[in-house]
Formats: sequence, structure tokens, C-alpha cells
Amino acid sequence: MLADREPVTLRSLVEGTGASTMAVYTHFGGMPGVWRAVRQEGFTRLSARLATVPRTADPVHDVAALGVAYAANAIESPALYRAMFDAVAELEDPAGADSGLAVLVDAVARARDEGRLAAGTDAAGVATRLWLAGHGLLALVVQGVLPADVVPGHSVETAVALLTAAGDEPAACRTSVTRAWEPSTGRPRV
Amino acid sequence: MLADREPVTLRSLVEGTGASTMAVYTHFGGMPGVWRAVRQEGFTRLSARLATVPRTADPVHDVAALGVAYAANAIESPALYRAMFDAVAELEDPAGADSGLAVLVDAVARARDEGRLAAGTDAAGVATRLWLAGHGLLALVVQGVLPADVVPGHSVETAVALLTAAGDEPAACRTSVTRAWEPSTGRPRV
DNA sequence: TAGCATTGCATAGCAATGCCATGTAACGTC
DNA sequence: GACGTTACATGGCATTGCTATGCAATGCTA
Repeated sequence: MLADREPVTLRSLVEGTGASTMAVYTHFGGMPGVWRAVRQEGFTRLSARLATVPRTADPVHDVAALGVAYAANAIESPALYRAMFDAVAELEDPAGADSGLAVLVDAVARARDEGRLAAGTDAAGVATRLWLAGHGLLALVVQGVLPADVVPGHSVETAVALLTAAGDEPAACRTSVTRAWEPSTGRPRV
Repeated sequence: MLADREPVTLRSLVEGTGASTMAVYTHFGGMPGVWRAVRQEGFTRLSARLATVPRTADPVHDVAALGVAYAANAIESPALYRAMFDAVAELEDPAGADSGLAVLVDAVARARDEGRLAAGTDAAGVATRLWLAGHGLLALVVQGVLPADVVPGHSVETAVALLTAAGDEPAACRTSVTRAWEPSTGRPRV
């Protein structure tokens, strides 16, 4: 229903299943519970997808590759992405949502520890800012304000700016980030 | 009602006004029309606020000052900010929304033309990325995911990174941006 | 195995919501 | 002063989320 942009109502959910509306209350406690479960599922899928991003010898490339996976996930399921952040503060299991950010923090920390970023780099801060910028971009894309084809361009420029500011060498940074975003690598299209 | 987090229903709107629900249909065409008008009003207020940001001798400071005004506007009326971007693609007058971004583009272009940014800088691109990052941050703040007190820190770091990447000298850039965000200048608190 | 408590859910109905058909009163125009 | 138009009050309709009630299947105990 989300993918088809159909309105998700209590009765439309049970229609065709042979079940009655009470089944929804038994399992989810009501419509807010259904949306909670949808959001949780969204973050679970996101975490699973980020976990499939391979670790290469280039830590800065890997940071950008996480961004690619994050963007692809959002663009392939825009309605789910919207639902996820529609009331993200009400998640019952915030740890599931945080784990995605934790993966990014680890990748940034590795780039720092391997010498690509400055020694004193605040990995959590840099990772958060990468995520914030990506979220701002994708939030507008999934609502139709911006077309999806501007995602790689803005993502590359913002990632290069933030990672260069964190100490990476500009030319090498751009090479690493661009390589993750170029469309010929067989990863899911955005 | 938005500020008080009360549910905005057709009947609660007309309650106490002595009018009936039909008045809403005459003037707005229905509840979606009411929300359209709310969004338009939100962007009108935002544009008005951005227009009050003074132009100083430091164009990079002025770019950051627009970000401060934008953030203050969102944080002072979080429910309005949420409503604005809840269905921003359905605005009947997108020009009103674009005018805010145009002000930022002009400020970035001025910074470029006055020599602070590289001559070939894509002012619209840089301005858009500044806006995207700010929107990502504020969207999460107004939903309660992040506390408002992290706004200045992330805003300064991201703005410095993006403007430095556009050619500004790092130390001068940080000075200009920080000056716009420091709380002792008498601007509205965030 | 018989009795009983628990669980899951179908039925039916309630309150609230957005919306609209109808009627009516005020207004402007000739 | 008659008439068409506009704005809106009244009342009611369909849909929504929700829940009180009852029933049947399941599992536990003696």
C-alpha cells in the first residue's frame, strides 16, 4: 500500500485477509502501533542494507559507499522513508535506528585512525553532519521537491566538503567519494 | 492550535468563531486548502524574516546570518516548520518558497563576486547544499530527535566546510561564520 | 477425560472527522 | 423594487479509529 500510495486505513489493511479489524488491535494495539511497526521495519531494512556495504582498503570510499546505500534505500522506497521520519521520535526501539548511524561513525573513525582524517577528528560529529545533510536531501527528494538525479551531485560535493574539512586531502577525497557514487560499479541504481 | 499541538480539525477551527464549517469551504475549499494556506503563510513569514537580515561588509558572515535566521524561524515555530515541509510539493505558489532560497543564492554569489569564494563557484549549488544541510538538521530538531542546542555547532561546522570547499580561506571563513552564530549579538535566541 | 480459564478474534456499534446537498438571508445590479 | 449572486447556517452522509460484547478454539488442571 505504501508503495502504491494507497491510503492505509484500518479497514483497508484487513480487507481481503479474511480477518477483522480486531486482529490489528490484538497484534499492534491500533493504527499508531501499525505505523510504529512500519517505522521499525524501515530502520531494520536500512540497517540490513548498510551492513551489506563491503569494507575496502579505502576508508573514505567506504564512508561514501554507506551514503550511496542509504540514498538508494530511501529512493527505492520513498513512502517508507517518509513514514520512518514522520514520527521518528516515537520509535520504541531507538537502538535499531541508531545502529545505522553507528556504522557510519565507525567508518569515519576508521578513516581517521588510518590517517586520512585529522587525528583529533570528532568521528561522531562528522558522521552526524554527513547524515544530516543526506537526510535533508533525501527528505526533499522523497517528497518530490527535488528530482532524484541531483542526489549524486549534491552528495559528492557535500561529502567532499565535510571530509576535506575533517582533514582529508582534497584531491584524494574527491577521488574516493566519486568512485563510490559513479554509476558503473554495479551497485543498485539511484 | 499548531503552537499548542492541538489537533486541527474542521470543527475545532470554527468553534468559538460563531461560523459554521461551510465558511471553511467557502474560503479554503476544504481541509487540504487550509493546510495549503498554512504552508504558504509559513513560507511568507520565512521570506519576510530572511529579508530582515542586514547586509554587512562581510558576505560570508551574511550567508551564515541567513542560516541563523532560518534556524530561529524553524525552532520558534516547530509545528509550522513541520507543516510547511509536510507536503511542500503541493504548494500553489512555489515562487514564494523559492524566494527564500534565492536570497541565499544571492548572498553566496556576492561572496564569490567579492573574492571570498572561487571565481567559478556555482552559487546556486553551494546555496542549495547549505539549505539541504540546514533542512536536514532542523527537520530532525522540530521532531524532537535532536535537541535544539546542537544546531549552532553543526551549522557552523557544515557551513565552514561547504564554504571552505567553495574557496574561502579556512580561518577567515570560521571567523565569519562563528560571528553570525555566537549568541551575544542580540539576535533572536535559538 | 471433564471442567475451566485464557486467548484470539468476529460482530456490531459508537464518536469524531471531512464533506456536501439544501435552504436562506444579505448583497449588488438594473 | 425585483432579481441573480454570493456567503454561509443547518442537517445529514460516508468513512475513520476504536471498543464493548460474545463466541469458539486452545491449553492447563485434576
